[in-house]
This record gives sequence, structure tokens and C-alpha cells, in this order.
Amino acid sequence: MNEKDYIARYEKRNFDAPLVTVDAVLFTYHEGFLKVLLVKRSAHPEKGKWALPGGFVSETEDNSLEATANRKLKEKTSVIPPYLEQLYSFGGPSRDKRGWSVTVAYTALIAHQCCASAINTVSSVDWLPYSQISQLSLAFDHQEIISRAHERLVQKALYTIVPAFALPETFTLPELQQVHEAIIGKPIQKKSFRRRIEQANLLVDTGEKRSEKGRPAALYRLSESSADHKFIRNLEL
Amino acid sequence: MNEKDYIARYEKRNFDAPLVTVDAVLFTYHEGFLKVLLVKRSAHPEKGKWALPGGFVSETEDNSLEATANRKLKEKTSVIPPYLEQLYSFGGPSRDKRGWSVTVAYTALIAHQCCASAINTVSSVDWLPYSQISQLSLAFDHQEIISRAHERLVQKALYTIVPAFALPETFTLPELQQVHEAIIGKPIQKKSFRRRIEQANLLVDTGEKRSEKGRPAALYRLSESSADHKFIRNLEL
DNA sequence: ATAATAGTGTCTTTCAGACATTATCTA
DNA sequence: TAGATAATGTCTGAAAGACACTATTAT
Repeated sequence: MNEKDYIARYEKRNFDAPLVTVDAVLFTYHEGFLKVLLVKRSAHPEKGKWALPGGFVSETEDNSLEATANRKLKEKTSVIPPYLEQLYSFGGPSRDKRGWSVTVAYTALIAHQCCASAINTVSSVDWLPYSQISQLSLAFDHQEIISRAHERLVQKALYTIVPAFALPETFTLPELQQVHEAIIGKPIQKKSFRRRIEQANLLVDTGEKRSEKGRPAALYRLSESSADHKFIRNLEL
Repeated sequence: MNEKDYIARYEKRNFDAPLVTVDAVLFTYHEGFLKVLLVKRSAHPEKGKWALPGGFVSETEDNSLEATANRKLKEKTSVIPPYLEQLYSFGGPSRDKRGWSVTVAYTALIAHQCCASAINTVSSVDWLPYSQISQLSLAFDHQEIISRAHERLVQKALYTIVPAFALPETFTLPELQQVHEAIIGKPIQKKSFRRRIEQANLLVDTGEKRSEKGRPAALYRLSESSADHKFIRNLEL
């Protein structure tokens, strides 16, 4: 038999396959806190519990796993996040009561204001402070997924400026530092933080300033491909 | 309907689900070369092409994705590798002609001698130098998976001593440096390499020496949990 | 002027790069 | 002793930590 015939006769449903879902841990920064987007489950299983936004891969709608993640996030926030990165795949016989399942988890970042309206209009979707999540009873193994996502985000905060995607398009350096500090959970030396960003040319000065109390701060935006930049030396943890 | 009833009535086969496989990029170091284990496909699809060791998740045999990876590697090498880490999941409608598929890829490392006998006895499994793989026509998207695995291994070589798992349990420092150099593809300063390993206490001196030509080199083994150690500063690329 | 916040100067510390030097083995 | 390889000494340079200092706004 040649390959063409083999493919023609192949029947997926003759084989037992795990369930495949995609889940996203969407972080933002708001009012001093690192927050995670959670969705209250309206259907079985785990009905009524908070869970990560996500769901089954659609063979017709999705051209990639990333597409599934973006589609699911858009359903809940009405926008596609500016930063999305695959985190890890979790699989096993008992993480979902329906049977052997795999979820491909993504980490995403977005500015809080970007989807504030979409979220405030429904009660089943909300931002929860990361620090409080460990006290909740989440669906499936989502507690573990979130903690793994946070772990990785901490690392990113030490050698990239990826956390900038949790802020609006323009932001001040003190704001960016606050995000980093909220993520890693301890203060950073202002000088070290600014020096490395300047030397690597990761930000573009918009020329504008933002003033609240005290001296106005310069407003920056991310420069081209600065999301990919890795410092060769980490900040101290 | 309560959750129990829902689960009892749930029928996976009513839903179309992607195929789920696990593939492993198993690296080793031998005779100056970084090599990858490949398997010649004996069945459709992609029959006759070199491919990564891997296959479908078995809902009955496997308790996790890692278990699938280890099972598949053991089938080919007769041993379970000392280092196994999830790399990335690749998914899409066209990477496998049988339909929308997901593969969870792992990176693994093992000493060459560990599985030399199992591999030499069959012609369908072999170590191929990493540098030659890009010229082969591999099955599925395995070319991309290998190149992604290598990318990650290069990074690991710059801030961990994970490459030590490509060597036997005891090894010399010059050997370890050679592995790192084979991975990153350029020479490393001997002093820098040794200094950081010594300061972080990552190796244990066995007290023995190995002599070929010139001064005998001390034999070391990995110390407890040194696989998890991350240097805060990378070596130069 | 004072308080508040933004931003800089500069000294110290840490650790990798460079490369010369010494040590220990075999032939 | 010469050649080979292992291991160390030590100076330089780059970048982070620490923290004092200056700058710019509002009241």
C-alpha cells in the first residue's frame, strides 16, 4: 500500500486519543498588583470554579496552537494580547475527569485598560491578584499551571523587558520598574534597571512626559524587537 | 445534571480531537561530535524517512507525557535517559498528513556508551551528527523540532552544566568543556569555564584520574541537583 | 521653601575574557 | 629532556549593586 492509500483509509476515530485543550495565563499590572485573568466555569466539569481562559482546539478554526490561544483570549477579552508565548504542556490521565487529557498552556501579557470594558461587563470573567490565587480552589490543574507561568515570568523579568507588555503602549520607566518588582516580589536598584535598558536601546523616548506628583516622567514605547532581547546577566533575585 | 452524570455520559469520540504524539530529541557526544538519535520510519506515513523517536500517547501505559517520552526512548535505546526536559509543543493541520496533530517534543541527553549496544544491533536506529542533519529530508516537521531543541541546548550550555548528561557518569573537565564547545560551536575560555563550575560546587572530585597523553585529568561526577543550577551570567556566544 | 518623584554620578563588587605560567604525565 | 595535556595565576574589562546626589514639578 502506498502512502496516499494509507492516508485515505486512515480513520482517526479508530484510535483513542487524549483530549487536547489550550489554556492561557494572561497577566496584567494594575494598581500595584500583578493580576491574572480567570473565568468562572459555566459548564461541567468543574462547574462554578475559577479557571484559566481556554478550551478545545478547533480543527476548522485554528491553524496552530497559538491561534487557539488567541481565539480563546479574544472570546473573553475581545482583544488579542500583544505578547503570547507557549509555556508548557500538561498531560495525564486524571487532570480532567473526562479522561486522558493534554493542555498546551500559554503565557500572555496585556495592558489592563486594553480590555477593562469587555471584562467589567460580565461577572464571569475577572482579574484576580496573583498573590491571592493560591488560596482559591481552581479547576483542573490550573493552580499548578499559573504557578509555573509565574515562575517563568519571574525569570523573564530578570533578563528581558517582556513585562513591558503588561503596560499600555507608552509608559514611564518608574512604571516599568514597578511591574518588574511586582513580578519578582522584591525591589530592584533603580540605577541598574535603567542603565541596562538604556545601553541595550530597548526603549524609544516619545518626547512626552507624564506628571502626577513630583517631577514628570518621560514616556517611552518599546523599540522594534526589544521583546526578543536577552541581557547576558540577570538581575539579582 | 450534576457533574457525575455529565462525566458518565461524556463520549470523547463524539468530538473531533487532534492526534497527540510525543517526540524526543536525544543528544549525545561522541568522538568530537554532537549527535542526535534518529529512527528510520518503517510504516506510513513518511515511510522510509529518518524521524525522531516518538509516537502516540498510550492512555493505558502512560501516566504522563514524560512517561510517553521515556517509554518511546526505551523502546529504541533500551534505557531511560538521565536527562529529559520538555521542549515545546508543535501543532497544526498539516504537519501530519493524517490530520490536525500535536506533538509534545522533549529534549534528552545520554552518554553514548550507555546505549551503544542496543543501537548497533539494529540498522533502523542511529546517531547522526547534528551538523549533517540539516541536509537530510526528515519526516514531518522534525527538522524544525531538532533545530529548536539545539537552540535551547545552546542556551543551556551557556548558563548550566546540563550538557554533562551527554557524558558518562564520571568525566573530566576537558571532556565537559569539549561537549559545551561542540554544542555552542565555538571555543570557550578554559579558565572561565572551570572557575564558575568550581565556585558553584557543581562537581564532585572522585579522586581518580584518567590518563591518555600528557598530564592525567581528574575525574568528576555531577553533584546533587547541579542539573538545576543556573549561573546568573552567561558565557559569551 | 518643602515635599515628592524622576533621573544621574560614581564607587564598589562580581565575574567573565585573555593569556601567560606552572604541573604532571609518557616516550 | 621534550612534548602533550591539565590546571592555575593574574590582569583587564564589563556590567550590576549600593547609595548619594541633582533635577523638575506642585503646593
